Amino acid sequence: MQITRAADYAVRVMIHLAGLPPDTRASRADLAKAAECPEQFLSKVLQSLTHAGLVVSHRGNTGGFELSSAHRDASVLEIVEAVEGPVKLNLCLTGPHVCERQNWCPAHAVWAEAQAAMNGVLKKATITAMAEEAALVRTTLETAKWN
Amino acid sequence: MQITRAADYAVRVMIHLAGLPPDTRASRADLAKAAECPEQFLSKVLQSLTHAGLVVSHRGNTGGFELSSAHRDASVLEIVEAVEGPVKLNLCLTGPHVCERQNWCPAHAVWAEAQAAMNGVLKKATITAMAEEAALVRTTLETAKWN
DNA sequence: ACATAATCAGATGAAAGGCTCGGAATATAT
DNA sequence: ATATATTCCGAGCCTTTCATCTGATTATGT
Repeated sequence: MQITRAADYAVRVMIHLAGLPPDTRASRADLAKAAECPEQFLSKVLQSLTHAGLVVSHRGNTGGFELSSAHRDASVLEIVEAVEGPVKLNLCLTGPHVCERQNWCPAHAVWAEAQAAMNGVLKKATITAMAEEAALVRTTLETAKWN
Repeated sequence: MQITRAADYAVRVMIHLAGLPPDTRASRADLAKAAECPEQFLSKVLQSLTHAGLVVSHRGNTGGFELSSAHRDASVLEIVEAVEGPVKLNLCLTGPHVCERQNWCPAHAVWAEAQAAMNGVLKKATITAMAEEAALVRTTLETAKWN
């Protein structure tokens, strides 16, 4: 049970984009460097993000990716679901009639509660907050270097 | 990101065993029926559980599996980890020096917190409590049938 | 001794994960 | 207007993991 590499990279990229000044485009190469991940693989991840409307892509010479103004404060949960699809901790959480035991199986409620607890955390974490935090830590580390 | 089928079955089996009177053995066939899962596949799952010490196995004519008295009130988390190994929501949560970004990346804390939230729920859920709950629901459903 | 039941190593098919490559789109310079 | 450099798009490949089964082996009660 683990987040996919793609989702991890997606979150990294979104945080990076949120730290850039508005209306700034970043190329795939820049983003790959920032996220420390294989550049080509990022293509697929960025496509998922554009399809979900979280980022806007521009082709051509001055192209690149920028944060969608509508989703400037997206949550980690949104990003993960954009890449991996809806979160379901267990198969029995997929739909109403997938698991016949739903009526009486006590495990069902536990999985649901566990997923809710996790989603709560991921929903609260917004990329703007995280970008600010990252900027703060960066300057602190820089200052430490000077002494 | 999903629990494996094996872990799901393991939890089902453990709840079933916890609902049986103490010192009762159940054969693989019985457990497979109770958990509604392929019997042969259960072998592998039950082996994981015995290796982890959660259940005790007996071979031969009157053999079968029973709950280890030491782990009578095991949690769902214990069961999942017995089957899948330690839970790590993201690769960067594996060890101290796996991810170079740990010092500054704000996502790291989010993954850790999300995992902690989930683990908290799974740790609180004990099989004895769930077995009682299942028994209760069962009798309620039976009673409903009579009216 | 025999029937029964767990154990273990390994095979298999399907699916998912991680990654690559050729091609289409677009801005800019000539 | 056309060439060209730059950039994203989307189909496809390879590897690993998952879920399941097979079959031979070992242990145990009657």
